[in-house]
Amino acid sequence: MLSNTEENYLKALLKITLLNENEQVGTNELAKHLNVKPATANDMLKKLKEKSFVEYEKYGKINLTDEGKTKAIYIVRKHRLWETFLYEKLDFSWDEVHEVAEQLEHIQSTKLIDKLDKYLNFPLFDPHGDPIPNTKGEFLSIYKKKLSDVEIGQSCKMVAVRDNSSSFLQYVVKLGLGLNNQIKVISKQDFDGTIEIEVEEKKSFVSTKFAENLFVI
Amino acid sequence: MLSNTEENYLKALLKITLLNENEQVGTNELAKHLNVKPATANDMLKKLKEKSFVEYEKYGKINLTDEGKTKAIYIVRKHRLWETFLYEKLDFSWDEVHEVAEQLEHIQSTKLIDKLDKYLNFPLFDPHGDPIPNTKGEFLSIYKKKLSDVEIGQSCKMVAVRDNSSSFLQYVVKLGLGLNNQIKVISKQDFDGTIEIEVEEKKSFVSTKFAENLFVI
DNA sequence: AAAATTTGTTAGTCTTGCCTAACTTTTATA
DNA sequence: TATAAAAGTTAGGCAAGACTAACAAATTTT
Repeated sequence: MLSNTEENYLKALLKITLLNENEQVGTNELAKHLNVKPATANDMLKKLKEKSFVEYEKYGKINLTDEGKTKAIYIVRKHRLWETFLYEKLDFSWDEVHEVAEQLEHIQSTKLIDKLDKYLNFPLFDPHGDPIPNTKGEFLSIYKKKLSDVEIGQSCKMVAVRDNSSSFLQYVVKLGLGLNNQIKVISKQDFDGTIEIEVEEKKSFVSTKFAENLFVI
Repeated sequence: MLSNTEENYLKALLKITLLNENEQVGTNELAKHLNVKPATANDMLKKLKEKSFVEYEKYGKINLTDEGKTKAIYIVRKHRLWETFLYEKLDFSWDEVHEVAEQLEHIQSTKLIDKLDKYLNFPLFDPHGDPIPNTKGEFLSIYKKKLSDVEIGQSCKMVAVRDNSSSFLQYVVKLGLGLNNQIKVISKQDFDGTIEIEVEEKKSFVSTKFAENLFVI
């Protein structure tokens, strides 16, 4: 049985490895993700190695074992199902679901999650556009192009966000953006890379950082 | 902010004071309810006194303060709403809901609970027949007579259970009993108080202990 | 009322998960 | 390549929540 804290470490490790495809995961980065100090993360890595959820040697690379990855994906499954429930059934808004799901994802009951999945009609994506793993841990992986990769004059469709923080999502909403919205890239500034976009007749300027956090297709 | 553990202590204190109306709550009894040793319960009592959720002096009586009682009732509200959700929406059986609700009751989000309440149509009773407190902490208090109090030859209706353990509830189901069922008391044995009951044409014998855990009207 | 039993309390220890401070290894830079 | 910077590690401490063992107070029994 894993503690909530251990589960959070596994989830963070999965997230980091999936986000920075090729980059390697480090103690510092892991610690930053979890808002703890590197020393703390280091302690936990030893513990998770002991329990064989991660592979790693002193000063070496950190990798989830198959078992660790399975656990981590299951937590993601729970998180995204709860987000979907909050959004679809309880009428939570897009940017409110994450925080509560962070708590709900640690509830231990396979039966509960399977029944919730069924109740929601086996959804494939959560309210942020992220794929929901099935009982076997499989999930649809859509190719994620960032808004920042779109050429001037091209249009695209918003399919997901990279950052689930409330502050980011509220900004997204403020710009009139939402899942499946059509976005046209009007221009880019040479100076700082600011991008001018048009959404439903409305033009706005967004930063490169912002554009790197919006997935489109 | 209260920890899950602290919440469980408050809940246990409320439960004990409501069950044994006049009897006084003791360290030992509290410890037994929470599956900890008396010394542990004692430590926590000091802490809860410090935070002014309980009133008590060394070797003296233990009482929840108004604040403590409010907190405790709110946890009960959450617990019973979750049980109702599991039973009504997710198709859990009567005897499975308690365990999962024990975890769900600690999720911190007032918004979540209010929305859940609304989604369930503001239910007044949970699947075990226990009243669900409203946002103000008020709840319907129905007079609870025990099956063991029913006279020979009399009939009654089952309205709630005193013990939510899976083992007890499964036994209830096995006897063909459920909420709102009509129960007729056929006879009582002088020897050990065993009671013969009839439910939907079916006769069974139940122990005094069992009969003291079934509320009827 | 004294003795025995039950109930309640204190002191000291353990584990988990976090911290700081100091140190070591690796990587980047001059 | 030597040195500076960054990243990673270790040692020692702290708070929460549990435990055991020993002790104190209250209650029951004789």
